[in-house]
Amino acid sequence: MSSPNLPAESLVLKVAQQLRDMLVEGLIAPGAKLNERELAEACAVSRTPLREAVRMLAAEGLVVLLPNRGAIAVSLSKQDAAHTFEVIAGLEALSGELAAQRITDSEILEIQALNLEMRAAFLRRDLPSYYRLNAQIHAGINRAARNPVLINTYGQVNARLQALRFRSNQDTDKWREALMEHDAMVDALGRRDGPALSQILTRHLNTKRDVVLAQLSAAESLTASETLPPVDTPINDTLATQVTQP
Amino acid sequence: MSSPNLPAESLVLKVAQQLRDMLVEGLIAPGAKLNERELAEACAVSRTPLREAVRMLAAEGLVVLLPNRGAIAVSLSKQDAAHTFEVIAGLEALSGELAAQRITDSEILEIQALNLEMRAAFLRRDLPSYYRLNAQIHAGINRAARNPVLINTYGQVNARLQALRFRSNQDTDKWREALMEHDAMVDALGRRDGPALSQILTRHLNTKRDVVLAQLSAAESLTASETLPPVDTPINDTLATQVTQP
DNA sequence: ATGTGAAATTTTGCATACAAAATAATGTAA
DNA sequence: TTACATTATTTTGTATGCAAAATTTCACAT
Repeated sequence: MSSPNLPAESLVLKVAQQLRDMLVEGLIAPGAKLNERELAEACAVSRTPLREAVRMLAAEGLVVLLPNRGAIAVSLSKQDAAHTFEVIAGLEALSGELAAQRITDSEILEIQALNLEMRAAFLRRDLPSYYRLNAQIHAGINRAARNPVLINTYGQVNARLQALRFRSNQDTDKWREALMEHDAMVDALGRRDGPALSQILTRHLNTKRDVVLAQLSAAESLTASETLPPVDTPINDTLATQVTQP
Repeated sequence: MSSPNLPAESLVLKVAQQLRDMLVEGLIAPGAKLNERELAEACAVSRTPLREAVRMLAAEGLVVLLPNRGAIAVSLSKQDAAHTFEVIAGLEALSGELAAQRITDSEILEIQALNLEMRAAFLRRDLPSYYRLNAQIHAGINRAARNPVLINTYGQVNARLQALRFRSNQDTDKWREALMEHDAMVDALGRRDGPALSQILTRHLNTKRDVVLAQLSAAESLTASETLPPVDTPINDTLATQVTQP
């Protein structure tokens, strides 16, 4: 028997991972309320481990606890998103700096290959593949930084951004810009030029931030015009922007 | 009555803060087991909220969950500490970059004042004041970065380092070096020179890292010689790293 | 209709109860 | 004594129960 028994995994951790997936995949929408009974049933556990999992996600910043009112999925305001991108940019800059010093030749080749695949996905306008490959490239750089603490911190902060689900078609010019930045990235990595890579990553994240903020603005004005009167937002500005259907 | 009723605060959050303090203050030593019944009693709550609090601290990386065996206070290996310092350095570099752009004149004056106070504490060899002022200076820079996400992330990562309790007397030369770095920091901040400040902060954190790692080595060889046979270290090297990951 | 307020329902928060696992204790054989 | 097996105790993990708070429902008055 090759795969022995992985029931060693705590139930709470499994539930936490399930919820994390739901949040990041958008299955639980930003701002949506987390009903304990419902979720416990959905995860086939009692409320106790579910609550513990929710508390963990709260510590990770994926949900917000409302005293005596349970938890809601985090919903970043534009400002929150901007702040988060700033931190991500800093972490990626560090990642680039370190990766340039520590990456192996074969890892460089792998990332170069991924970059070409991503370019192909762009030509086909294959958005899912593009996003997947993009994530793989950044993960590859992070991995090459050889710093598990950095990877964890990055993962935690990035998860909040992922929960925004900003995967609509982007402006083609911006997209092209991103591709050029990726080329520059891979190039700097190939030369093991840490400062250059760091700088490109920061610029790249700024581009991404602009795209996402623009999309948030677009989405915001959309929902505002076609659904509800201006003064409405159920949850306060800084906490939750959209409370849509789960 | 100025502070009427803050019982709105969830019990879990209060307990979490208590535990956090205990861990950071060293009241619970690194690697020590967290006994649920004991702690619940100490905090005067039942096991349920206590467990939820412990799960939150696990997500923060302050404790490590051992399946079916409860939780232990995180105990960073030297490698873990080095990795953590790398991340802190990156976050402070970002903080410096942003603070230089956004800090107000009065905030600069305040930090300059704190720096002088710290120098005074050094002359008096007043270690507690020195540490307090040092922390205040860094907190001031972080605050001036005007990024709550950065502050939270920094706080979370830094808490793990604080739990190391590396507050013994340091080497006087290294100390002097740190002071000079602080002067350079305040100077760069006064000129609002982001890149310079960023660079100084990185160097400063590297210095700090070296000091702490040296102390860890010293402590390690000490305990090794005066207590137990070589193969002992309470918590394994690789284990102490964070567990939860998206 | 629209707003208001009281009762009913749901949901959360905390405590307790019980089963499974781990740890400690005890006894027995080498 | 030491090693090992077996039992007892503790500790953890999960489920359930119950009170307080929040939400919804609904009757009623405007």
